[in-house]
Amino acid sequence: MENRGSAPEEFLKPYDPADTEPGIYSLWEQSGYFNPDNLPEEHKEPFCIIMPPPNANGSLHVGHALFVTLQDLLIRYKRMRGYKTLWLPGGDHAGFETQIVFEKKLEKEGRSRFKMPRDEFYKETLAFTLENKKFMEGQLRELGASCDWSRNTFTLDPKIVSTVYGTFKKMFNDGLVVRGSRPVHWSTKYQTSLSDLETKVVERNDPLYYLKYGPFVLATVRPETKFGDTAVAVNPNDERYKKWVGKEIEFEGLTGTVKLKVIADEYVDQAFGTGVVKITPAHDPNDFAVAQRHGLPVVEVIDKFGRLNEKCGKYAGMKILEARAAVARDLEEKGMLVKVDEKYTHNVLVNYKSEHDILEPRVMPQWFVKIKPLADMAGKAVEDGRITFVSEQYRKIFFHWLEGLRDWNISRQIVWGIPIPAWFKDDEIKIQAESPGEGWVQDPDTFDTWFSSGQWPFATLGYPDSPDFKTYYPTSVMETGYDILFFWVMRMIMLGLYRTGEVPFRDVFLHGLVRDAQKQKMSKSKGNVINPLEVTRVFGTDALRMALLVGNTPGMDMALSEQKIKAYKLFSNKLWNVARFVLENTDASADFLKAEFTTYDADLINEMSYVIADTTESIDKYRFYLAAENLYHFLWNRFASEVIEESKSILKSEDPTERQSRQRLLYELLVTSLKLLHPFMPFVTEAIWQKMPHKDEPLLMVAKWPI
RNA sequence: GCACCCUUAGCUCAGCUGGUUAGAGCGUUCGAUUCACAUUCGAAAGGUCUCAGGUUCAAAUCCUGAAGGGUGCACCA
Repeated sequence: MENRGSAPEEFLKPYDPADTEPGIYSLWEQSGYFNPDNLPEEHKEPFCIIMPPPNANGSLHVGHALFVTLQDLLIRYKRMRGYKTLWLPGGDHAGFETQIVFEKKLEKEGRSRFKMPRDEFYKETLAFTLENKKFMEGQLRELGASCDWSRNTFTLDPKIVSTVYGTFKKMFNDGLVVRGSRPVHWSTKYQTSLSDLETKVVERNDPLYYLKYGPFVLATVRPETKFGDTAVAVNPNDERYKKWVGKEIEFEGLTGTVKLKVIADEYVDQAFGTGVVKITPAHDPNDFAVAQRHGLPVVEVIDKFGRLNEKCGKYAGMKILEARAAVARDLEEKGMLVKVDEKYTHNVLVNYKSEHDILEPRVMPQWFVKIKPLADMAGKAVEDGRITFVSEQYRKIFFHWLEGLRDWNISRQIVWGIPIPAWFKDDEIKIQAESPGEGWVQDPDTFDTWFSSGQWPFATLGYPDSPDFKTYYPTSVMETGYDILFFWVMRMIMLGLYRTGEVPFRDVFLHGLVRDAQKQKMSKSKGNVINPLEVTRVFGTDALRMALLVGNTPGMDMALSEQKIKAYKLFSNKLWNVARFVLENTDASADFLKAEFTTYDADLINEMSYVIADTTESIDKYRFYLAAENLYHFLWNRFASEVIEESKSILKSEDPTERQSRQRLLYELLVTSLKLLHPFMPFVTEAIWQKMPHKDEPLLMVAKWPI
């Protein structure tokens, strides 16, 4: 058979992604176009996405693959449309979370951070983190991320730390960050306080003890905290107890005579238990609030290790649960335990990373961010449309969250993080990085990771003077998972507005969780985890990317299966073979590209223009699932199954006009398909592009979007 | 308790501002082919759009209510 075609040898084999992808990525990287400064002049209007910096404490999972896919799609699309595109990558030291991971590693080695000097622990964690970070950067490359590595930033870089310090100092001066002794969630396991967001509620069954307190009987789940009681409270409207209010009760307790004031407070529910509550301000946030209202003392009886302290007589040194049992037993012996409701269910706060770590409410000095003024600023920005949520539902969730926010505890008693630049001397506080001099003691605490990552967009861009900040801030889109909406997105809005006076980003695009084919959460214990780097090696990155895009509605969880990924590997191969067919049936000389279209072929070109318009509109509206599906459909069902099929006879036609028109049609359909598909499947499209004999641009990555 | 989301073919989901016989992918069944395709092509079956009201000439789509599922926030000893 005659073969006048220009198809290179490689096309004779099926598409091999594993063999092709690394070479294509280095082709892109070497071009320099990931860096917007190297893009041609006509790329003027900025488009910027700040990459959510992955936690540098493990390898990438499929959720990371999803964000890379979505953001890379946007960036590649905008780059082809002539924007000055910056996708700024980074890595997150991830304070508390990394410390947990690293401590587990130490545990396996039979070591413990509590037996290590602070410096040494920090150094080892840093080495561990940097190693992971480097590894992850390689993985981001494998996923095709066209981000600007020359601007790669780490959350502990001096530039970031100094910006964070600047914000902290400004907030301190403005009275937005305060030092105060307030109730916090204390992890006895990890020896640090946590913010409200870093907690999770679990339902537990615990006995409810009815105790005799002099003339009263009251109910409590925590008899072991009785040594910290500073009052007994009733509801002001409760007729049963009215005569006692303001008086003092006195009775023999376990460790001597107990004298408690009786107070009245609306907080007490008459219908619960006996309508009498013991008030233990140091170990219950509600009781603390009552104590504040009534000027009651705060008596701490549980220490930071979760043991009763010296104020508890013979119970001192016992762990909470042990003490509870002992106290209950002794009370029973003394006839002070009236009854026990064994089936009492209530909610307990635990560490969000570890259900077994029940958080102990403790009152201790910490740094708090006054949230109300910041929340108001953020609310206003969303209200007046300076920030748009791509999925409307998150706007509602955003406003719901803003109501009833409590101040944010930003100090952590952990080593791994950015040290808080505060110095103490007697009652004085100074905010600065270096010691103010003799006699000043530095705050040993570090910042909540989210306090620093909340400043990520303007910190990475070099607020306030860098050209990048001026060009790219406010950034265009914040794309991340809805699971960190409160942790991160909200904080970025608040802190960005506070520090720079402008929103950190215009559009918020939130993606959902990647679940397995049955919509079950992926987890190691279930064995249903899809490892992105494993599947890309078998099916190709493009196949994974398409699988993550099709059927994935913004803000909703999606189902992913290996079968689905495989289907898009076949699609990559389909595209590959379409290209092979076209190149085999067109000349190496460009003559046919000058041919006139027959009326029929002109109609097909017209049809293609609708595909272009649809794809463009879908991407602009963030409906990637739609664009991906339509392109798949067009390429396979229309281009391959119909146009190519009918071409087989047309190309054999005796009439050169008809033949050449068809050759030009095929070639142009292929060129346009490659361009449209590039943001979705960058590798295979670029690999084919590289084999195209006639092209207006050597790299598809910067070819002009057909519009 | 408060809020948000979901409920459309066996499965996973589209269906944007209400408008011809409700779509896609996968799966299933039947047939063909190895002539660009470590395959592909053609065809078929399959839906009371969760339920009950309402608005409308017209509702999967808008409104009200209910049921089921999911998620977030809050939380009383």
